[in-house]
Amino acid sequence: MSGQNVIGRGTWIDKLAHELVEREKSLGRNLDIIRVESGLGASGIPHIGSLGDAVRAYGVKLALEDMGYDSTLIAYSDDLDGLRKIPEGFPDSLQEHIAKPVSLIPDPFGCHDSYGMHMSGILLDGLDKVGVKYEFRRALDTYKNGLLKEQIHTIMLNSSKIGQKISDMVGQEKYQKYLPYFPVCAQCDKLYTAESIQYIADEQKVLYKCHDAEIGSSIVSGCGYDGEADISKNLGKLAWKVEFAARWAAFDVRFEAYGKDIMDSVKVNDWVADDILGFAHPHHVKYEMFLDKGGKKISKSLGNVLTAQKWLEFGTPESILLLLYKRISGARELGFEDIPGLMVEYDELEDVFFGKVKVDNPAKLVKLKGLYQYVNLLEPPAEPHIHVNYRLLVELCKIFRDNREDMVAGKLREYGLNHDSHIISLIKLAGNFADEFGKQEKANVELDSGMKSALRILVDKLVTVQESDDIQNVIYQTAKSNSIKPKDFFIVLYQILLGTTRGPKIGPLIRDMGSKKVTDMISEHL
RNA sequence: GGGUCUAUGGCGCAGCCAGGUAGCGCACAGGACUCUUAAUCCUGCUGUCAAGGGUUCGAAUCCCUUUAGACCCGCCA
Repeated sequence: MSGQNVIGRGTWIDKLAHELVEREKSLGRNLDIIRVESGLGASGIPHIGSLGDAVRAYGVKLALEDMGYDSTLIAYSDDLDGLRKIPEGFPDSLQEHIAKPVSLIPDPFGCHDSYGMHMSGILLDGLDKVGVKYEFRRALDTYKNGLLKEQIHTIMLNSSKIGQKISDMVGQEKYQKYLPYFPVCAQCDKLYTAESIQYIADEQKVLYKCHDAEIGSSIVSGCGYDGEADISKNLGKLAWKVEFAARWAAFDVRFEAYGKDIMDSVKVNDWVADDILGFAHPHHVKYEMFLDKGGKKISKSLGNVLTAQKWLEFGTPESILLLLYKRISGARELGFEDIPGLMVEYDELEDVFFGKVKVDNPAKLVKLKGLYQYVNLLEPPAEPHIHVNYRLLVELCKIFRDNREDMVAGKLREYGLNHDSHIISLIKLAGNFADEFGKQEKANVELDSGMKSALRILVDKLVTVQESDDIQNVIYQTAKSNSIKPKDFFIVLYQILLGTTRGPKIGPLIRDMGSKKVTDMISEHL
């Protein structure tokens, strides 16, 4: 590995940006500005995978800038997408809006101008929170302003050729029969009920008829309207199989990552861009979807969605960025329980970056340092933070629920760790994690008579001691003098106090919890 | 039917994408710290890195074949 050249900062992001630039050079395209794009769904609740698409594209933008090029990330919200299913937790009143573009549906929560913007807003907020900068664009404006009209026109003229090619490439037959353009019915606002009948090239209009259509397993009724859609200003949208290509050409997009679920669409769009629109398709990278812990695809329309907002209750923005930048390939099952590991891993990376931990392999050192820099969006801090193991914080937070910040901070001081505002914020995150996932069931503690009498004696004795060492000794002595194995006695105490069979050293623990509270808890079991 | 990914100590996984002594977390066992038990430190665990072949001085890592599992596409966007 020694004699090899390291590209950029040694990460997959650098490699990708490098490939992209090499390709652009061989195509002979202008490199004054290199646009990268990320598409945001606007019909379902945006989960961490949707965020990942944009975050990774942003990483490529950073790498391009690092190489000396100008670059922009376009965050494109597909908000003419039709509502097909009401997400869990959303009101049933949305039923009447099924099949309408999400940007024409009122926001059921009243905080955005439409349902679509509400959804996009959640994602954009997530991007803001992790520090990603982007240029926002949306389908509604794109079509209303006719930004794709040239591409739509060309696609419509070639629709039969495209339909045949789609059939050849991916086996989907429908576009041999239908035009790849879905008008929004001017009378009822519905998208999938309006069927394109004919394209009138001279007028650049699509004739359509609104009729009943099947969406998923249910029938959505059309209104019977016969209309015409002007592709330069009326609402409607291209089918996915051709829409990306139109957008790439119109916006001059040079890079877009995609999830493997839309692999076929990308393949077709690349061909459309190259062969129909005469625009060399963007460079791509494919990534695996995040799956939930059961190995199922995280569905955007289901309720238990792993959003950036929820993640940030438990982990830092860096923990999300680390997740998304550490690698791109490989299927991954993801859950909130991965947060502690990522929190710890970030600290380890920081140690590597600041030279506190040695890495033998020089190439790996470069790569790890590079990863750390990307996780900090290429603006790493000048000084490392004080590190406290997140898992330890979670354990401490499980024990201390009242007055948590002070109690945990005090505990850290005992361990000889200074703390600062950063640590305080970590305690909050770890505390949220402990509250959400660290629920300890009140174990049914079975006590025989010998154990009970020993506990009674202990309760009486505990009142008389203050120091943690004394408490520790009292417990030990009480066990011994009652012919109980200290091991068993301690286990019982941990079960009563923490619901576990083990825990922190019990003397200091009891002192910290307060002997009165402890004796009360013990007494409940007697 | 088409495609992608995954396969590494008991369990969960990292390392692979730019080859160089096989690692982490958890679990378990033992030990050090005074007898207990958090933290910390040490040791161990049955790892032929799915199987076979190839390239190489050298392969968990690159290439090919095979097997098993998962997911995606073949509604729609």
